[in-house]
Amino acid sequence: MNLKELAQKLGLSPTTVSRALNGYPEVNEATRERVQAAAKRHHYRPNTRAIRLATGRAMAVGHVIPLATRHEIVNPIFADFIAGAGEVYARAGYDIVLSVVSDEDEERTYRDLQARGTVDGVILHSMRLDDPRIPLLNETGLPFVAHGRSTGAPGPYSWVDVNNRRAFRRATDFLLDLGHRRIALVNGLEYMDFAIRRRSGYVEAIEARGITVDPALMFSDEMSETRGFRAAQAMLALPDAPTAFVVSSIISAFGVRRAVEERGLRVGRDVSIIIHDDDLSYMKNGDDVPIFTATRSSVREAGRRAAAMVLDLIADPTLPPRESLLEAELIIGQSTGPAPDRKVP
Amino acid sequence: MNLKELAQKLGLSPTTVSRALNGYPEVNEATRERVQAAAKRHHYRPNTRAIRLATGRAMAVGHVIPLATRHEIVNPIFADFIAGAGEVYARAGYDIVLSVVSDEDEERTYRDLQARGTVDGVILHSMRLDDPRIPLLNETGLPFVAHGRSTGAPGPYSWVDVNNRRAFRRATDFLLDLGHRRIALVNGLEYMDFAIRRRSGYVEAIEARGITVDPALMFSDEMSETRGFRAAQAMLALPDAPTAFVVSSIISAFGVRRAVEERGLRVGRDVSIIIHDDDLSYMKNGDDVPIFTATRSSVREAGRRAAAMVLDLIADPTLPPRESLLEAELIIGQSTGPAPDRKVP
DNA sequence: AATCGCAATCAAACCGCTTTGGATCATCGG
DNA sequence: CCGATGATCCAAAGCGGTTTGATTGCGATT
Repeated sequence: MNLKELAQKLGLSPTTVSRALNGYPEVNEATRERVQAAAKRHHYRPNTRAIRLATGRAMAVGHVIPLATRHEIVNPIFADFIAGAGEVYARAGYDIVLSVVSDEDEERTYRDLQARGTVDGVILHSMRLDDPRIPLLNETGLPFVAHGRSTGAPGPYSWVDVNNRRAFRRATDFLLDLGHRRIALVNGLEYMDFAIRRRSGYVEAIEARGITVDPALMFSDEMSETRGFRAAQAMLALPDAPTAFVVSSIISAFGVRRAVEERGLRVGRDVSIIIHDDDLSYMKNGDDVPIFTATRSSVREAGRRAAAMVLDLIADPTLPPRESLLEAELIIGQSTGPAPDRKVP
Repeated sequence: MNLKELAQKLGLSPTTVSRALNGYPEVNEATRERVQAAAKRHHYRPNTRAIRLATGRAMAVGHVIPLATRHEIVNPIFADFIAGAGEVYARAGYDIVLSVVSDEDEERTYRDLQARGTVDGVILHSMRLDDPRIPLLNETGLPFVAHGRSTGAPGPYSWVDVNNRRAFRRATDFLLDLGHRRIALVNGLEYMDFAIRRRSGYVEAIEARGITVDPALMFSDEMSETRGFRAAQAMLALPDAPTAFVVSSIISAFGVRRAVEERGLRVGRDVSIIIHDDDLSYMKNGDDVPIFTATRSSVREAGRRAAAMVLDLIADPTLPPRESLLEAELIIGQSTGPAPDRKVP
């Protein structure tokens, strides 16, 4: 059942039927009701492909999932981010178009997405330092919002991000206040922008206390259980082992915990662990009692904000770039406690 | 730059240009090259919206992510499944259209997707028992492939699945062979089809040895660290505590391990753990040495197969339903060992 | 009575491509 | 020399909506 057939059945022109269904004022209320009733009765659903061609809008937002060819990892926060964004898109009648792209042909993908009119805007994931996608998209004029920022990227752009620096500053301060002096950082890969910011928050806190940061206590790699385990294992074997860990991901933290326990130490008593928690639905930091003390910020909420932002930009592309900085909350769990050697007064 | 403009520039008709670019034979080779050169020079990209309307195909496959309203969990395997499927779609020029849908309005979503022509086919995720989506999609005629099966669903349908029953039968047998007699099952929610099959493999193995299954050793819930921890904690406190665990997910297994270690027991020596490993990129079961002994089956590979299947069905919808059963491989790690009480000879 | 304004409806153009059904012209066999 | 055959190319009709620019009645205004 298409528009023309429905119009015929009603003895009306396609024009009127279209207008009746789309809420235009120039149609008699009685007629509108008649049309709506008939549409429902015949299960009329306007063809999206036709609407898109006629209106020149794709009614879709692109999400490009960069698949780092180096380590073939899909960002685990992606699913929850999309869940958040999806809520917003659904309300606005927008679809999500996903492209999984190995990072080499990202540029072509974005160019195609725009030139072929597949999407009206895009969300950038996994922001890196000096991310080349920002100038690229600014040049093409396709509306976009970055999830995360990119240190060094030229010019303004819209983004949604957690205040990673402040979160890690707080986390580290929290440990320092507990008397810890040897604090390790188990971070993500440092070509990722968030990792840099986290490190700077960590360094800032340490140096503010007049302590010299020890490169031996800073680790940066994929955030997997095994890498977390190995890093912590090595650090705990040092003559001057850390008494606390600041960890970028709950997954690596599981590995850190394993290393701690393997040495016969107890988390929260002998060694403290504080993590950053993206509040992923399938990777909850405990249900009621948190497993780890954490700086928490919902990635799903970030998805909602980014989606709302990109829809605004699509509606009015002349809008100036917008920014949204989420503050993480500090959740106290049982993985942290006073430094073992010198107790807090 | 659109077709008409490009044709004009070349002094040709749109017809010829279209044919030249799409490889039709009725165009002079010299002309074709001229056209292709011009298309490249002017960065001509055919408008997808127009192609879709003209051809009547959406060139897209729908993936509906059911968001269980009860516990708001996004399936963590989703990202890797999509990464696999994406490879196949990209080669075929298909897009992925994602819908995040709370399970109540799933039906409307599928109906819409088809009637509005947004997609040419769909992949079903998170298969449940008696899944209503199967009769629904069979009725509408929209090509689809299920990731997982649905016990009790009427009629044939195409699917890709791991042999969950056999994997868990093998895992349990492996533990039995090591002398374990009190073996616990930490399973996923049992309205999910995979969980039922896993349990039946587990039960089958136990009963085949003439052992009575103990309901106190069977647990079924969300597969989170905390739930795994609690379940294992409770079981280990039993007078006749299990010496081994079969766990449905690496995430819950981290919790099980924590419970074991918390009791001062050692994994692989005092208590054995064997898991099912979906080989998720961000949740690797160790890099070289596996953390857990596991039945492993790549969810990314499942994605590739499902995608190839749905594209075949789209190309020829009269094709009979196809089935693809993946066998899990048994990976021996260090989390399993002989039963502590009675050693294997 | 002629004119005007307004509400309601419609015909047709258009979005940018594909595809059907010719048209044109050179070549070939008889 | 002529119709048949191919090789090329083109005009125009879709695809299924939206949107522009009329058209039609009819009561109100002058």
